[in-house]
Amino acid sequence: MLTKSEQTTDFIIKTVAPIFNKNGYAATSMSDITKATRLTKGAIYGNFKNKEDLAIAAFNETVKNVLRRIAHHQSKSNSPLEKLLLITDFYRNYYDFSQELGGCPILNMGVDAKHQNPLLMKRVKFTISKIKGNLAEIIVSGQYNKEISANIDASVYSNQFYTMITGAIFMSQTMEDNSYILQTMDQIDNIIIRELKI
Amino acid sequence: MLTKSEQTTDFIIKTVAPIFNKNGYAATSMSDITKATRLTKGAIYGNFKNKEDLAIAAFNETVKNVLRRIAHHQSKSNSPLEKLLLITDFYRNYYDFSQELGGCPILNMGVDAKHQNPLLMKRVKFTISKIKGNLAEIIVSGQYNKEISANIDASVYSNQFYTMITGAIFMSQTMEDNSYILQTMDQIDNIIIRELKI
DNA sequence: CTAAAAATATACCAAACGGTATTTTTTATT
DNA sequence: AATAAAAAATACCGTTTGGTATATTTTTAG
Repeated sequence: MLTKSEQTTDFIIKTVAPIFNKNGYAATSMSDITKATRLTKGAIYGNFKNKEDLAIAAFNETVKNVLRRIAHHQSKSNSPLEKLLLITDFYRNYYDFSQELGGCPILNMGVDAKHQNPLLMKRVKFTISKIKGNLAEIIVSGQYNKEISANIDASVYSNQFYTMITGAIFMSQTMEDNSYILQTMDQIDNIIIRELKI
Repeated sequence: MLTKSEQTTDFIIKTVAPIFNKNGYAATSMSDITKATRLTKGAIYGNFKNKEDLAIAAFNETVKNVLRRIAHHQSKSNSPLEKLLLITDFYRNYYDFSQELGGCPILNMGVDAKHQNPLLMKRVKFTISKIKGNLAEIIVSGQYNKEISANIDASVYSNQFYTMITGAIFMSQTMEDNSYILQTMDQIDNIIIRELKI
């Protein structure tokens, strides 16, 4: 059972996360936060040390959300090769999904925190490394399973895939056009089938 | 000959452009601007209607800079196929080049202006369309020249290329590692040679 | 060289900023 | 139900925000 304080803390994070994600750190004011939560500064500062602390908690929450969904999606198969295709499949729905979060948190925070917030920047880098690591792990286990060619460099391909994914997210988010993501996922699928698959 | 006012206006824009690009719109204050230019608010507001106006001028300046460099680089050949390779070549030096500007203006402003500044967002979209259009134009003229396969869809490939380029820029900028760009440019070169070239 | 015009500096504005000390309300424990 | 503890509301702080009216300086034109 959660204490009242823990409930409030959680409520604030969940309420504020899409606002920080949409507007960025500097463009989100404490009054935006009190307005959205219908709480007063006293309540906010009773649960968080300062604005930065809250922004970090909000970013972590949104990222956790994304990572959980990716993990869930790829868990639908035990085959590494199929897992890779399930990941591109996940991103085919990412445009709508990420809009509910206020955009892609990694893209948004990667740009927003640069030159501004070293702590948040560190979290972004860590998250990217984690996602890339996950991709590389799947490829390696596919090689172990004899589903994926032993010749290919898992790190090179996971870099390549995530770079393409991020580019597609940026383009779709910026141009407000899902087709960039769809097209890129098709392209990645082609690479998986033609270059990775044995 | 430029009037004093025109000189000052130009000086302000050039001084302020990398600051806006680095920090984003909200995180750049008028006092940042007066400090950097060593001018007073009177001088700034004598030359620009408001902060937004100045930010737009700054963005346009930085973009003009980028577009000029791309145009210059691809002008080194008359062959459309070679022009495409010259563009990937341009981006191989983009990491260092864009750092002088305070990062990639299209990436930065695309994320920063979203949900915040419709006018700037419009400029970002327009710029992306322009660059994509330029790519598509080169492909089409390559098809006309019988250098590039008539079967391929210029629009699809220019979208694909620019999506990959932007992803690489984001990754390199965020992870502070030029290799994402280098690897992606190699990959695009491969596509050009294997899929476009006759 | 002078006067008008243009450009810049100064001084100021109300509003909003992030943050805190204190009071009031709510919650949990006996 | 009474009380202590925790949480939230209120009222306030100094500073900074974007922006403006006015004074001063600099430039331009005659």
